Amino acid sequence: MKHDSFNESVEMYLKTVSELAAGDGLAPISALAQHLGISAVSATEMVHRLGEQGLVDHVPYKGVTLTLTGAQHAYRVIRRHRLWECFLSEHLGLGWQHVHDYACQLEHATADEVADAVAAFLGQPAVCPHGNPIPDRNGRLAEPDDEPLSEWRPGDRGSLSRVFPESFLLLDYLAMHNIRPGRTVIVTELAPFNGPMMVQIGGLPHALGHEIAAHIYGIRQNDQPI
Amino acid sequence: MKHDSFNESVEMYLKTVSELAAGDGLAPISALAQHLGISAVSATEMVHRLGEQGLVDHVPYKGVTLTLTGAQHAYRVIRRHRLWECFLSEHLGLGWQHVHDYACQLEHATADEVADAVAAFLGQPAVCPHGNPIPDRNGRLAEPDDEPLSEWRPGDRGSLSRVFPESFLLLDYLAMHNIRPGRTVIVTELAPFNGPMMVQIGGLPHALGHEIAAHIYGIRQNDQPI
DNA sequence: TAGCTAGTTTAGGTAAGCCTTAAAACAGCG
DNA sequence: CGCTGTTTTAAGGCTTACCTAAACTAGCTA
Repeated sequence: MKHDSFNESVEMYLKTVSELAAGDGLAPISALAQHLGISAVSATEMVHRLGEQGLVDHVPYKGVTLTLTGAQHAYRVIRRHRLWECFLSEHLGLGWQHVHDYACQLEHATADEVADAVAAFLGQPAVCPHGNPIPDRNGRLAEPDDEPLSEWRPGDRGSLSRVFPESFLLLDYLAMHNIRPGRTVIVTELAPFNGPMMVQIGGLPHALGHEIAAHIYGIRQNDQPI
Repeated sequence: MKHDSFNESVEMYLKTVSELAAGDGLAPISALAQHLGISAVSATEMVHRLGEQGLVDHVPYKGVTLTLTGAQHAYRVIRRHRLWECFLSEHLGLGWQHVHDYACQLEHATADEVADAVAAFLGQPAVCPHGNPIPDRNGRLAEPDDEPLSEWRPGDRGSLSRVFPESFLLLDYLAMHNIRPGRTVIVTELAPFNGPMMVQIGGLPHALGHEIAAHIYGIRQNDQPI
């Protein structure tokens, strides 16, 4: 079977399925279409093509999962993406909130040899600047055991681990408020009626909407001293 | 008029016209087609489209030149290409003969901000690893005053300046023979009937075919001591 | 000066990936 | 069981960038 160097479009589909399926394991086509900014009909078409190529499995009316082959390709793309993010951020001094979009472009134009050389140059980093783990060259990914803040309860404390999934608007907002991996968090209050979650991050109070809280992950350490 | 971030195809055309027109100033469509690995018909079509967008001027049956706008875009692409070559070669330790192809992929996926940051990281290099000058961020390019070895005559001496245009096959051959910018050259003999050119490069004898000699440039310094 | 040849252009066609609109199939609910 | 909203199929189109085959032109050569 030829690897054939999948094109940008295919890589974006695989990467997006991987992201959407991270939690429940099944990515609805509608979500896929929305994420990629295309119509649901087009997404369905493409999913069929990917299915024929053995990259995804489609359960009608339920969603899409990656096959083993598909997952390997997705992780290769994600690896390149996160390695470039490290490089752009640490060595080129580009803004934490901007490197995601730059890496999105570079990830499709990077040969495996280049990705490996970047990894070596960076000292085989384990996570990207936004805290997400970097797959190894064989496509293996260490799943972190953190939880989105949206599942934390008042009194819970710990430290921020990652932002996922990443998007410029979210990252820019977080950068502006100095919220990033490594910061300590304490959940102080959960407003009723689906209101915002009140937290202290790095000692400063913040009100996080539900959507945002679901995209910020942290490791709970309630037994630790304050 | 929108800049619209030209796509890969357009960028390849502009870059190739720039290369082919480097000497005579007019790139024949057939040469363009051959270089890009497409049919002459397709090249003609595309040249029309580029002409409508004001990127090239086409003189029928003669060839193509870049307009001012077209040249600026071409140089932006070339700048990214050569900056990546520097980075890949100097910092990632990838082979001199391989970085050209890797850079060909990256050049189309690099935002100007990233290119500028790479340039700063590298210390604003003046030339790529193959000796070709790097345009500045405004698209200005210092034209070197060297000549292809094919125009040298027996007795001429000097130093190699660059390989142009670049291609993997040529670079690989040169790498294998330790021929690269900076080496000293002396033309010892010009075989008759369009035969090879006999030279000494870095003290070692080489026989260069006409094609190859036309792609290696050097600066003649006949007044210098041996 | 007609004719040859290399280079160019026109005409007609393909494939990938996207689109819209409309109709059919289904899941999950009361 | 039937309703409602989501998902999928069907049909027809668009754009980009490529193709082949055939017609045409420029400029040289006989």
